[in-house]
Amino acid sequence: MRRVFTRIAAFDAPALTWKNPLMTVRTRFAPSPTGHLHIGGVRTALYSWLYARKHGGEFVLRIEDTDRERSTPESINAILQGMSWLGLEFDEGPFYQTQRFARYGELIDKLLAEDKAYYCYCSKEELESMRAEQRARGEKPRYDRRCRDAGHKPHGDIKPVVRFKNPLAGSVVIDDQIRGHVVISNDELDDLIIARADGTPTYNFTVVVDDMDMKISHVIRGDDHLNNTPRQINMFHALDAAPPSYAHVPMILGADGQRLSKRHGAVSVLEFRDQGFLPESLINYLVRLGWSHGDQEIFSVDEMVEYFDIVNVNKSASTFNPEKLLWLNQHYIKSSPLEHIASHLRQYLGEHDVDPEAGPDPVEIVAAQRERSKTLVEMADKSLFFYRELDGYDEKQAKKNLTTDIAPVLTQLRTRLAEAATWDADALHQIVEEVAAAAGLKFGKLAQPLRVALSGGGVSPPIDTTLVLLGPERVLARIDQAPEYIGARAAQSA
RNA sequence: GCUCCCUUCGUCUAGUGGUUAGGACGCCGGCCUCUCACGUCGGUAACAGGGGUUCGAGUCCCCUAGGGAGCGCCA
Repeated sequence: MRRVFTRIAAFDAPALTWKNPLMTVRTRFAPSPTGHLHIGGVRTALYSWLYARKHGGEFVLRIEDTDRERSTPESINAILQGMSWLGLEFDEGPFYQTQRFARYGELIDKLLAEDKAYYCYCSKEELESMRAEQRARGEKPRYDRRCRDAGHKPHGDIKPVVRFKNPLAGSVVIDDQIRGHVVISNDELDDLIIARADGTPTYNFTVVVDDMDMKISHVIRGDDHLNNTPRQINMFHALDAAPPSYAHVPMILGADGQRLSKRHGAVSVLEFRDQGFLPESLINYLVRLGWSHGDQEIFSVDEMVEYFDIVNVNKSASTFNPEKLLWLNQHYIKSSPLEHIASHLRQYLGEHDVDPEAGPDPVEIVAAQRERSKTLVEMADKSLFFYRELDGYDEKQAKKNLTTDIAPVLTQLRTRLAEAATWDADALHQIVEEVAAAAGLKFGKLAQPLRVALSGGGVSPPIDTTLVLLGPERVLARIDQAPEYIGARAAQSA
């Protein structure tokens, strides 16, 4: 649901002051809807969310869609879905920057009127060649301010851009909650464009206006923005507002040390969901990536809220490790309430066109399979034989286990199972044991062929559990199939 | 190229001047066992390098190297 941001602009400092000693903590997640919801972004969202929750504050979702070329409704949807799946509920928003253009325009005019911004008529070509020359001289490319004092007014057909008058001297200090004291000289900063020729505002400006208007007290974001922060602080001052407190969290890298991206495999939240991960696994993994609380590895959401503190976040980038995420996922699959896992499993089973309500109860399946599944996709795949007719046998397993020697034993077993008084694990286990003993076989020598006959493969839950779950009808039918197969194969090789 | 940031086992991390440098994932081995797993016990493995400061440095300072980010009318 869209809610339009209508708050009247407020210029009082969002920082802690004598006027406002009980300032509420307000954090935000501000993704641009130009692709999937990346787990790097999710981690900053999680940290922001935790910070707000811990301090009894508010968490705001803002969609930064000023780039109309690249923003898509699908991406907005992916962000909303991802946040909801992870349980990162927001208290306000989503706000859309494209709905706030009037406000940005108002403040651009204000800065122009106060001589804190100016019109610039430099063409893109002109700027490009200027940068090329600077690079050639070994300098950092930046706008040389040739229009700064030209006193341009809008005229004629050529539309000018608007640039912010960055202070020429002095330096900007960021007391970053993670990075500490960072000082950047204004010499390094040029006059950035705040309004394009078509009048639309640019990112660095809209961020400042929104963080100001939305009274964001703590900006927690990726450290790829650390270099943007000094210009943003300058703009806060130009707008007579106090900047928020900043915390720049390090990037997440792929195994090759490069910034995590598509080519490293799954990077979007929804992909992890589709691959069978539980939201709590991903949250737990991400909270521990770059942060820790002693030796603790497993955190409930309540524990995260209690223990998490942004100042304890690491400064260095960390490498994404799929194995550890898998381990966490298995941990949660193994230890969460059966019904909780089952409710997730039903969806994955549904994707295989099986009706979970028609076969064994998914809750029972989870109980039987949870210790041998690292993902819900894996659990669903391994459990299909409970719901579907067998689609042939695994060649290797069948050749090894479904032999002419075992065929008569299976037939005897079938007879005994058909007469079973009760269909429970203990009784069935005993039957298998007795039939094996009568044939002079160890338990496993009968259990494994039976497993192949029942599941088609060499892996299943303990054989008695498998029998119980499958139920008498399917069990007897499948045991009947086995000698047929054995006979056919014997005939073929003869 | 310039500016900013980072650096403990392969990976995630603990560590705030005195530790046999701890835990976790992974990997290897034992036990358990009807398969696969689970579990359990044990093992492997790190302070990037070099200078200082100090009785003493993973911890403080400097330099070097390596890595990351930014330098758009993208966000």
